[in-house]
Amino acid sequence: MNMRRATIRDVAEAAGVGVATVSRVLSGGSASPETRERVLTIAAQLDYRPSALGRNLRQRRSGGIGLLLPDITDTFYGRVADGVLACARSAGEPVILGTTGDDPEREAEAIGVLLEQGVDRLVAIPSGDGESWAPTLRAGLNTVFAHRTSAGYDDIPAVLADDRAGVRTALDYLTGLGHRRIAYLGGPGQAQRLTAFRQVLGPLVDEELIVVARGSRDSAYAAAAGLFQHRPDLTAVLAGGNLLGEAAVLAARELDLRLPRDMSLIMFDDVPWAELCSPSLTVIAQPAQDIGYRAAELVLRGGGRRPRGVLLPTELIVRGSCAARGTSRSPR
Amino acid sequence: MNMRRATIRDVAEAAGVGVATVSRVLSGGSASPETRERVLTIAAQLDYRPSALGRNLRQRRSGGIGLLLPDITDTFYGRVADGVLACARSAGEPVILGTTGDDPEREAEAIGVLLEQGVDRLVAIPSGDGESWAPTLRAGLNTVFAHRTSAGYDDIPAVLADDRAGVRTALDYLTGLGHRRIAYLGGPGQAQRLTAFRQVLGPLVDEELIVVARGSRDSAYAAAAGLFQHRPDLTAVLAGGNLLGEAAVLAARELDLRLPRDMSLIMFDDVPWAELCSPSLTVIAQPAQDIGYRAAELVLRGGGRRPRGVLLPTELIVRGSCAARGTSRSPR
DNA sequence: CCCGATATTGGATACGTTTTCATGCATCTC
DNA sequence: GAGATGCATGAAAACGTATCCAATATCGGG
Repeated sequence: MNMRRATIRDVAEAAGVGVATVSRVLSGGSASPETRERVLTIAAQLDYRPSALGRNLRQRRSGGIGLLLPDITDTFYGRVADGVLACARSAGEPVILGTTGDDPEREAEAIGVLLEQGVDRLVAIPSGDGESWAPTLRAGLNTVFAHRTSAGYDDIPAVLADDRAGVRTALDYLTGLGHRRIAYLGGPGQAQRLTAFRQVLGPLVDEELIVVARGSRDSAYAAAAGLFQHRPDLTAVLAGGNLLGEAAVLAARELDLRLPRDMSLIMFDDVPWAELCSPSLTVIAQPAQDIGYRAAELVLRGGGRRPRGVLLPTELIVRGSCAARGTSRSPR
Repeated sequence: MNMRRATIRDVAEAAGVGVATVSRVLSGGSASPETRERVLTIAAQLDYRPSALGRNLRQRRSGGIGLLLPDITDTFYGRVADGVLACARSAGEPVILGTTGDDPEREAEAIGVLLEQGVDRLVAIPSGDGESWAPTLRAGLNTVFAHRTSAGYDDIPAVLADDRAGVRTALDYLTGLGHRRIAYLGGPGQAQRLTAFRQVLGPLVDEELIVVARGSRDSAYAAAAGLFQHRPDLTAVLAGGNLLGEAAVLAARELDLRLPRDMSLIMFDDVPWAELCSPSLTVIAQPAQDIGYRAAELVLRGGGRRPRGVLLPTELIVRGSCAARGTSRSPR
């Protein structure tokens, strides 16, 4: 019952060496072959596992990487998290997860917890815009942004999907189908996509067809329904995330708009249910898991030369939710 | 730039008291009102945040709660995680997340990381059956199981949905609709549901209609497709999870079985896309978030009298994927 | 007025590790 | 052979905190 975990001291005594030597052997330092083997044998025998507590205090930083994202319930973020976890696991590092709900205040609070914990490496999908990240970075937190970046912090490496190209592809596809009145249904923190949307569409852009919801499902639904009712003349919608896409489908169904006859829909991010939906949804797939993995990789490499970031490709997956603007929409 | 974090020592000196006093004040120990106020003022002034590193080492345990689940990509587990996070956040505790992929080996590995980290409180959706948890518990890890339990560890508190009642409700509904050949499509770690299925169905049970997949999407799809092809006489399916339900819908569609005309389907767990599917899916909703929250609560309360666990109610949400066994199934 | 009880306080210690530094020893160079 | 060089090693010093313990101050009762 008195199974106290073996400490480095126990190992040292049992092996007849100093604790320093044990530490060196286990951290890959230099030691004579025979000493090394003896220490390793004894350590295995005692089932010794170095305590992260002691090490962390000594090094004044907790190993492990912090992960901050808006909502773990969202499949997309879930996949990003999965990527981070995969990378961290292969490095043997723990991951401390916090959610922000896209609220800068909650975000700051979560960062506080991480700092208190001594975490010095962070992968974050930032919600706060502008100033809110300054204190964090000043505190020496090694940060990598994922999926989106925060305005004014271009010196922080970021792993992003190529939103610009994704939007362009989607819009090219829609305009190629003859659509002219194309709406954008966006969420928080999508400045990148929004400006791309405006740029690509150029003179065709109609500001009234751009709606930005907050993070919640309700808000997304309200935005979609409002948009569809207010502008029944639109013929296509680009939804900037799976939550928005879901809302669009529900709102369309509620308003008795048939996809794709009455309205074409392209959704950002490929989620499993996109295929289950009927019609199945045409999407811009983003490599969510890769985003997480690469971000974790970047933050683990850490000290070295920081590349400015990574831009991962998106892919248009054509399914059944878009049609040519042939049949004029029923006037309801 | 030389912004070293203030330590308890700095606060003590600035306030003209001993470090012990500062520690006491901040942990709610006894102190004279004026000392208390002075210390608090100085602490706030220096923006002092006690280092978890020091505290953890001193107390030989990392605060924070470990969370182990099969797959953060699965919406259901995502919601459980969300519940845990919500509770942990209100307690100011960090959450260390690990995924097991329903693989006992990976699970053991993840537990190893947690132990090394000094984590002593764990919320887990266990994959390992039987023996694999023994070493963990012997190591003094304060554990609460969530969503399912591990065979032979009935003394570990568990927060579960009332699978038995859920299965009964679903089967009552299906048999009430006239179904007799009802299949069960299960996943790993669902012994509870499976035995309930057998028990409730009693003499009607047909072992050939019981199929258990492994955790992956592929495996689930294969199981569903195999089942549907092998036994075209079945008229209803109970899917023991949203992944299985997804697989069932896809396989049915692939085999040109129309829901609910050719086959009725009830899925465990209410996910957002259940409503988007067409037909929308009749489900047994489980309070995923509550499960996580309650489990975290339990593990945080910890030391006190351990209740044997919590059983949360499930709810049948009738949508459009079940029909009376009127029209005989088309023979294909 | 004295004594015991209680409340408040600060010094010291230990938690388990990594890392610096000095020491001893062997080998190498001239 | 003497000095220089290199390597393996262990003692010791942090890292920042919580807690034990003794010491002091305060108070009430006899």
